[in-house]
Amino acid sequence: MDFQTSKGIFLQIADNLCRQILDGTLKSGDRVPSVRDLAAEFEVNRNTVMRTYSTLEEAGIFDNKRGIGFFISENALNLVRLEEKNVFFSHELPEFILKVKLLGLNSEDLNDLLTAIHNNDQNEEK
Amino acid sequence: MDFQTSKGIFLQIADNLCRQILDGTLKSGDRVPSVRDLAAEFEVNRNTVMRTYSTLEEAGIFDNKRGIGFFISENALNLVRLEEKNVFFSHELPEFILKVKLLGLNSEDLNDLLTAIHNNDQNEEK
DNA sequence: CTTTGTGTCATAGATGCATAGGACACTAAA
DNA sequence: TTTAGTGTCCTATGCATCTATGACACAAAG
Repeated sequence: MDFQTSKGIFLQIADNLCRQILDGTLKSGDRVPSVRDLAAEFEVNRNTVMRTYSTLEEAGIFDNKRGIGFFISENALNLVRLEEKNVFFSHELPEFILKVKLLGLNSEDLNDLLTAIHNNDQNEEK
Repeated sequence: MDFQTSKGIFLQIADNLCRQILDGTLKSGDRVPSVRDLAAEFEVNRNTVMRTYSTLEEAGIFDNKRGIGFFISENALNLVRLEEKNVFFSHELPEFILKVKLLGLNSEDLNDLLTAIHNNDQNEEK
């Protein structure tokens, strides 16, 4: 995993895991890799992963069974969805719209985006 | 100005200034506030603003006249536009599309965005 | 020349993040 | 009971960022 310098590594790992919860890779009840294993895989320190897991546990997204491991909590998906939507509509979307205006981007520039939105529209009709 | 903890303050100030160049608030030849003044306004240290200005000077966006002040360079707008477009198409847009898919957002959710894109289309036809 | 405002540089301290590694407690399986 | 794997806590260190402050150099105006 490649990390940005501008943001804490433990937060980027949290984002990575939440993303996997969102796309269904990780489901409720699933056990996540041990602190040591994930630290080895990402080539970071145990304490860094520990901080990620503790943060997610505090947020109610992970359950913790001492001596056994960390697990995806019952309503992890709801919590992540809710949080992501909040961030999206309160920050990311307004910023994105502002940038589209500032850069003067048109339909052609944003063709892929419009396609993605259109596809979501069709999925909803089903 | 309110700062995020996740990103360096001197970079956030740079973003703020570049944004003003993009939207026309700051134009080529304009003098920017002195290091001390802007530090006072944003309630940060002089050195922090100094770092912002040095970074922007190194990027060719600011000109520096010792003993006088910093100024918006001749092709600052082009440089900022180019950089912002690069970041937009290589990182922000793909991330945004991915999130639209993950959250299953539809045309109704993104109404304001579509309106903004549509307006840019019309401006181009003129 | 003196003053004022500007950038510039240097030092020191505080904080947050990440690293390194040791030590211990808990749980399950052999 | 022993062993292996797990989480947990601790100290120490390094690094980047930001702060605080003093001192100095340059330029324009009086």
